[in-house]
Amino acid sequence: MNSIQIRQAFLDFFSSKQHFIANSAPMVIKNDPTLMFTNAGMNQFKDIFLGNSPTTHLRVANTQKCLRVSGKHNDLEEVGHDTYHHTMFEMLGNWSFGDYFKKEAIAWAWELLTEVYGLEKDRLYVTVFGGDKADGLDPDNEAFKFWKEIVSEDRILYGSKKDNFWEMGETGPCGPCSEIHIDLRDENERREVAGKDLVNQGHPQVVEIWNLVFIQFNRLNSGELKSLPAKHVDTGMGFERLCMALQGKKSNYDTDVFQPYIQKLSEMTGIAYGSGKMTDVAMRVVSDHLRAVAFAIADGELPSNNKAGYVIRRILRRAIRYGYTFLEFREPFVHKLLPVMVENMGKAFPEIAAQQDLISRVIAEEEATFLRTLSVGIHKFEQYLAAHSHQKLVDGQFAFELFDTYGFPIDLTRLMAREQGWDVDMEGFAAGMEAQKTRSRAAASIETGDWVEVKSAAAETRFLGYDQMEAEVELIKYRQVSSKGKTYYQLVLDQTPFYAESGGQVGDRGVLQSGEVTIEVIDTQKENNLVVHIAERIPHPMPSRFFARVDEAKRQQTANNHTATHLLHAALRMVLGPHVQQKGSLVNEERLRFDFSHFAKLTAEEIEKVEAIVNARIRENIIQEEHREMDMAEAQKMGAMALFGEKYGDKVRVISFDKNFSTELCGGTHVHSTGQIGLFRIVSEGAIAAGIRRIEAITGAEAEKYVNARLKELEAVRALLRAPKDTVHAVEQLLEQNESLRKKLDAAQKDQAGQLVEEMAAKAEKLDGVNFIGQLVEMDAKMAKDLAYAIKNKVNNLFLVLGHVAEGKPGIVVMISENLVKERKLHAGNIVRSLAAHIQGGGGGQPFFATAGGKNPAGLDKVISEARKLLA
RNA sequence: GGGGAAUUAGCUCAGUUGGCUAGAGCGUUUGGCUGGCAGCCAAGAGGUCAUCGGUUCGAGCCCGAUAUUCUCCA
Repeated sequence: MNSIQIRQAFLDFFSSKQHFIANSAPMVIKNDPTLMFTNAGMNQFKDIFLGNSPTTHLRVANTQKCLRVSGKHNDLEEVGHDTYHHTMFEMLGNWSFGDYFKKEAIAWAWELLTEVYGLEKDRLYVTVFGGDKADGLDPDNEAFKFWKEIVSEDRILYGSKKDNFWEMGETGPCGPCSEIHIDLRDENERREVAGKDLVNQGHPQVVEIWNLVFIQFNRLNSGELKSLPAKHVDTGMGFERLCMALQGKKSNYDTDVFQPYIQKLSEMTGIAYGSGKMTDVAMRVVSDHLRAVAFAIADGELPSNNKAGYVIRRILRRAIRYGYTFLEFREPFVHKLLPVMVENMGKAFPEIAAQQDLISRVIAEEEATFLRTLSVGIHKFEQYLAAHSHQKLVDGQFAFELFDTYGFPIDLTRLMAREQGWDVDMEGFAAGMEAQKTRSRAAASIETGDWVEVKSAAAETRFLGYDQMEAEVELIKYRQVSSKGKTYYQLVLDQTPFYAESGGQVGDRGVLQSGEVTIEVIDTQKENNLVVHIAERIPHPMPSRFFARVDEAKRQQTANNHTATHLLHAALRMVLGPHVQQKGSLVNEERLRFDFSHFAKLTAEEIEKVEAIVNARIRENIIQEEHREMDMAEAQKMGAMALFGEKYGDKVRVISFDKNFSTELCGGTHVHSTGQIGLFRIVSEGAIAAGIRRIEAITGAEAEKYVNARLKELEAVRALLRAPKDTVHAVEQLLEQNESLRKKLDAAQKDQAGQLVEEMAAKAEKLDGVNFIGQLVEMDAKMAKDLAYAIKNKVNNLFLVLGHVAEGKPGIVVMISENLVKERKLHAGNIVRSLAAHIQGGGGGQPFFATAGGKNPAGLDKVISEARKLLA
């Protein structure tokens, strides 16, 4: 079976068992501070297990794209060096939400592995939970019983709490699990050591392939376990590993999941896979990382310099680094593997095929950027070697600077140093790294006080803001937060009209009133699904009931901009095409910012067209149509624009302005009818990354202000030009005239200066074979300097002293011909310094030219006479 | 969120305790030579040294702020 068939067989099998086949959730997670990427199949069902939301299907199965870059068993720097770790992988899983339990889960897992996939039964072992005294848990005899019905007893092993009891976190749903392991060793090896002795012993060929979790408890804060009324099944099977088992390979990278990339790399480099340790590692690294990066970009996460985007950049750069060092690539190459990926995964993951062009461009651009970074680093490194040629040791501080400031990887520094017979002070490097980490941690620390619980509340804050701007609310809890010397307070309410920042729309401001007491809310944010109102000051004592009022003007303008964003999105798709997809947005009361995929600069005509469409829609005064609780499927039927893969089971809110024009999934606040927006103007358009463009625009009063300011500006220009018929032409003429006048003036000035130079040169006195000129002139320092240089070109054997005054400030310029400097050991700098004493000033310069400035113009005569004495 | 850096000609970059009327290569223009592969030679144009402010006799260089970009850490 090839990997495509293996994946499909899994889905078909559970479909035949009445499972709903869900889409893979996005690999990139938004709005969860604890998790940046989906790292397990169950992530998207977390709320169902927690009891926060109901499920629409009792049985679900899917393949889930996952990303792991850190954790106890998965350090990014290790991936590729062995044959089984990955950053991005697929997790096959089936779930029961309060429906079937251990019996079916076990029976179906066995049926799929042995009958559908045809794995040899005598290579399989299963483990069940062996009980735990501290938790007062008995062994999972139930699971044992069901297993015994299908496999011989000597293949069932009891496992520890560490291996066979699964918990989501410190608290929450948990339960025993049962794992299926497979022994993939040769016959010989199997005869020597029994497979059952190697289960869970870290042997690379005796591995777990499927974990069946039986969620039957809830762990409380006290540590106590409580039985759950509804029991769930949560299973996970690593797809890449399954392929290895089914295809009889010794390594995940030998399966057809990875081989196509490796073969392509081999073809590109002329290096056979298996011909060298490090070239093999590099090929594994590149093929693994390509998959991770491509999926992340498809989910809208671009390589960038912070957070999730930075993780993606690091992964991609690691791939480039290995390619650069071990495969000798000097040009962007990773993106060239993308067509291979589309061929292999495009069907199961349509987002990859649909966005191939974008992904390829983004990767290629990032590759080019990084190769530039590398060449800058190499340059710096070479400069360092040249400057420190005596020591043969690269200072740790410098190695760290290369890494920290120029992004130059430390292993490349070591490699290049070794090639020159140098060493790198790694301790110094580590010390720099440690100092950096300490600094960051100190800066990141925020002190949060304990929550003051005012009233107990079960559910999350109810949001009223779609319908009202004011409400009676009750305080649930509040606390003080300090960071960097600033103190503020967070307040949680039972219900609120305040919109918390999300989906690009900023949070509401407003006030909370209780009698005479007013709390000013300066922002509203979401923290772990908790709506927190932020205030700089709170009263003592704290009232428990408030009348909440949102700042309506700000909200109104924000709504203008948010609705305009939707209209803009739709208009862009009309004008540019359906490849336009939202890649980010920001909406506040002043303006809107919209990032979208598109490959070229918008022409002036395109921008005009987009603006015209949006403004026409505004004038049509289209009434908002809102569906607050809609199923995903229904929303899609309506043609709602959304990124690939929303979370399964979510009810979504759909906003449309003319169903045939703009229909989007959106939680934000909008105008009731588009006429409120008034006017829409695009103020800037530009690129922010390869294939991504950004438009900034304004609406309503802001747009009016903008247009008026422009008109006023134009009027002012016209008035200055005496209101010509054709303003542009008039300005062009003016510029032409100006240019020709400037040239004439230049010539005239040169002429004049030439005359002055002639005059001055004529005043030269022969003193001891030297042409001495000492003159007082009315000009500023810049002109005197120019004059001195001009005279120097005219007169040889020159010793020139100019005393100049401008705006009451005296200065001295001394110029001496180079031959005199040499022959007579004269130094203009020293001379000017002594002369400057007469005008109460100071100065200096080079041997042939120097300047000084002072306070006493009356001393200039003395300066000239003293200068003459120097030659006499 | 915090640290470090960069910004000089159309492009890639030099510019050394502040002394500079700011340079190189590539590109470009003009002229000449030349049967070709990055042709050769000569001459020229092209810079508010990111912006604003400060220190100084003098700032591309030092100091402060701003903007943009890069980079590391969280």
